[in-house]
Amino acid sequence: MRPAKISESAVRRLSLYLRVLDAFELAGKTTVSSGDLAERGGVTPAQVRKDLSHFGSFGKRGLGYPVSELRERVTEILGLGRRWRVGLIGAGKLGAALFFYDGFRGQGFDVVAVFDNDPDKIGRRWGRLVVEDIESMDSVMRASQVEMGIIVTPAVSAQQVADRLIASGVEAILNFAPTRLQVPPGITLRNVNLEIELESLAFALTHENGA
Amino acid sequence: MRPAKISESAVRRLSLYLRVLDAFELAGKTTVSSGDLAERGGVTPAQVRKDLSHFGSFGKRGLGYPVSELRERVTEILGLGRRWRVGLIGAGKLGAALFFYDGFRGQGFDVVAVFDNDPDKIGRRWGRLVVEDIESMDSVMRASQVEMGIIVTPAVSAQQVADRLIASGVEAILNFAPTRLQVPPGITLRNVNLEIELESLAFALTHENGA
DNA sequence: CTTCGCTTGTGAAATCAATCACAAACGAAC
DNA sequence: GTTCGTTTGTGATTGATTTCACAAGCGAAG
Repeated sequence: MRPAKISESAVRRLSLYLRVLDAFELAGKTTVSSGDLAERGGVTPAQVRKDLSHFGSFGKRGLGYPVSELRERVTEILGLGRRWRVGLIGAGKLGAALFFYDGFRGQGFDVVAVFDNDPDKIGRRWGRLVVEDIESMDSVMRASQVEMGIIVTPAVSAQQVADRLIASGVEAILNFAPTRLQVPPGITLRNVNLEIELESLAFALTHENGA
Repeated sequence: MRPAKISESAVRRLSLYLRVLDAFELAGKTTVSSGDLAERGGVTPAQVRKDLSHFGSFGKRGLGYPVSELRERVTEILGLGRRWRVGLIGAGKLGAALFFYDGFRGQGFDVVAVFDNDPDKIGRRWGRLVVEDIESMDSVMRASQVEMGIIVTPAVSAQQVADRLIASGVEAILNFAPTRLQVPPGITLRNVNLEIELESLAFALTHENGA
């Protein structure tokens, strides 16, 4: 089943359910109800059922969902039934933190290339990889068949890097630079902006008069 | 003006407008229209006007908004007219990346304490600070009057750290650990989950049939 | 002082997302 | 094989957010 339009927030909840399912499977449970999933995921049971129903009927009335099978189905739905080849642009501190973070590999994401424009960083060994010159990005990205790009550069370089990524055939970009990137239709872009997160906290603390 | 309820997404857009205003001010523009802001921010002009109108009437019909003044007003609205004292829990690679990132200080956020539970890390000098033992968190946090906490620990420790933060009087938490934290009402929590971001990209790439 | 082009501010309308509520379906019990 | 307690799947409803559309206001021009 491939529904017309799934909201971004629904997809994010699927990721959430997947983690809860992992925990349940580890705990040896064989079936879960939408209520179980909802409680652990911090949403309502109806929301869980609605989210899942967009992709098919995975549960049994009166019983709930089979943990193992539902986990497989959600994995498949999210596109995690395969491994993804990721390129990292920016070999600074944040880039290093992401590169050495184990969680990505566990979820099926392999960083297969790292780039920077700083001569001091180019050539350094990072695990199995060597930091490459950003000038060789296009050829290396194509050779390594990179499908996703993670931008961890300063804001000023981010748009240029995005353009080059797209020119190299990358169709999905995760941008950590605090700037709004312009990308053509068909390219998927997600932004993680740490300043905005903190500012949102500042707003909440400043306006929590009614609490 | 302090409106009843502003949506989380509207607040995030205000952060966005603030950055666009910075750029316009730097470029020497003295007034901007909602259309200008919208174009640079990737939203619609009506959205810009609606967002701003929740907090007052800052523009002049026929002219637009005065850049400098609007920037000040939005700064004030977001609670950025002062500095915020932030505590960082977790002195790993990601913690270091955040600590040494200049963007926070520029926006008014000062990391005034860093904690870890690893004896190898405790006592190390980070810039002007020294990594402290997480056991001394409560007293140090209170002494430093920390108002926000950033959790950059492994998932298993995150809930415990959050509980201790809250016990220390912190009312706003930014959580990078890939787990859902339970917090009491009145505590503001924002999550940044890098795995979910990548999974959302995987989903988009997998289902981009209609593009 | 009147007209004109432009832009705001904002109710109304439309779109989108979350919740409700209930019929249908299931296994267990007897 | 019937009843019972439970839980799904989903149309209907409610709620939230975005977009529309236009009156009102502004400065400039003459």
